[in-house]
Amino acid sequence: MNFQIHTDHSKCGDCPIRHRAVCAHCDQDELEALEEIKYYRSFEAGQTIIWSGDQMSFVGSMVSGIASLTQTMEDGRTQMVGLLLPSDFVGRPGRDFAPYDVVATTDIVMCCFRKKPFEDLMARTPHIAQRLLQMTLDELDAAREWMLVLGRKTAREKIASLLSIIARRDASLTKGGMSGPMVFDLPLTREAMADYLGLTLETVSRQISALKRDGVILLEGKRHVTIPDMGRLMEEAGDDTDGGFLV
Amino acid sequence: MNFQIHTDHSKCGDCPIRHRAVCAHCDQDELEALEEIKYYRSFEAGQTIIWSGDQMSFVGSMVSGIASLTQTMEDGRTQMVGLLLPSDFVGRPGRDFAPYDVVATTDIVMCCFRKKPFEDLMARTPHIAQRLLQMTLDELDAAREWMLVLGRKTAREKIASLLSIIARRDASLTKGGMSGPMVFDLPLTREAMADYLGLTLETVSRQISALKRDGVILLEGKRHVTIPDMGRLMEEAGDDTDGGFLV
DNA sequence: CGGATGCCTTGACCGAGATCAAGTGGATGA
DNA sequence: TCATCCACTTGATCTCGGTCAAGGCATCCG
Repeated sequence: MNFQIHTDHSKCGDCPIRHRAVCAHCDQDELEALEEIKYYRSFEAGQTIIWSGDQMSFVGSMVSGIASLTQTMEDGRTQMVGLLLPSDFVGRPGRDFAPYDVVATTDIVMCCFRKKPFEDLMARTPHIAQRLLQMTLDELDAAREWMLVLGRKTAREKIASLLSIIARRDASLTKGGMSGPMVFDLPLTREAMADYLGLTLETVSRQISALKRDGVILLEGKRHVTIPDMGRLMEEAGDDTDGGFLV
Repeated sequence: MNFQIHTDHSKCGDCPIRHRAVCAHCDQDELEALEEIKYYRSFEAGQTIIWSGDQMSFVGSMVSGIASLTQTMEDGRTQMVGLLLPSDFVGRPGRDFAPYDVVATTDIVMCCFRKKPFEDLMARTPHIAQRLLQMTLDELDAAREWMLVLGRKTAREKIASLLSIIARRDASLTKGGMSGPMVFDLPLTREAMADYLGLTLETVSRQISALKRDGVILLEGKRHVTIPDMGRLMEEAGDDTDGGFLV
């Protein structure tokens, strides 16, 4: 498994995920303690970062890029159970073996900590444990939201749900505006979307074509999406149009 | 909403969930602080304990009985997103509004704390926060396990998965043996099972009949289940037969 | 330049599970 | 005792999404 140690971003103060990651609540002292033990690793698109069942020797935060958590049955059926974005935490303090595969969807940079030193630090640093609890609760909410999508939504609603999540996330990470048309690139292949949504890639393709035909989305090439009317998309997703955006 | 204050179980030391709930890691002092602010509430089967969107004024632990977390779309489609069993934690410190309906499936007793005092206590008591983090991580794992079931399993596999989960949980709560035939009562109606599995109640009924016809399960009445061969059931569920039982 | 590969689209057909409908059996209550 | 109700079962039919198959289009590499 090839990886490199990066030396950029070496100051936590300059880190792009400083205020969203596990370290978000840390004060200067705590940040310095983290700086002591952290190191950067890069992975290329397609690489498996962690294999299900492997010993987990490190934990860390996504700095840039996208990775996915997936579960696979013996016969090959696979379900994505999480999408890891910048600032998301990878790994689980207090557990030795990885329950899922973690695969790099794009090129990735992670800020890593060897597990044991991190656990020790966490025991002494309530700010880290508190932040991790918050983040875990948010992930649990996201997982449960997704259970509704998987269990009860139609293929068209599933696609619309995924697009609206990506769009919202993109808006919150970059410019921040939710008004007016939203423009972004799909970070996932059709197959990855299918694995996320419990569909086949053919159905994903058909439903994207249908949403395009119906003017709900505009497509340039296969990945570049424009959403002229976010409210319309959310109706298609079967979500409340009104509900305040929590993310 | 009718409820009663119970005075039994008033000593935490005697509490049946003492070593599994949020208070599991507490020492004697901490337990006394909890005892100060706790109170018991009962709910009858069918009662809604918390409505989605409501202000959450309390958090608490399930002492006995079963409740479900459900999400509902405007058109009535509903998906269960969690099953609350004795020792499970209800509510979310740091959040004001309930994201899901919590409904009593059977008669229930909960050990409650008003949210604010509990949050204050948690800030001062790392043992509680640590335990809550552990429990939340476990729930996240369970939710992700369930995403595989919802997204990729067939109706028959879904039913087998649910039965094996209930059987395993029952074994871990009561006698503890996983060898030999397992016997238990289904705590859910066919409709609740359907809501859990993303199916219709007719399909649930048909698949249960099929598993019975094929000798995978034995049924006495509509709820009393005997599983002659747990390995067989797990094969039907599409799970690894070998994998160590984590729960 | 031409073949291979990866990602995507589209069509034809099929089947698992949803929908609609009727009926069973046990519990409750007048 | 009979009517009602509820949870459940079973059958007939329909439909959404899966499966199988072919082809398009960009990129890479010999």
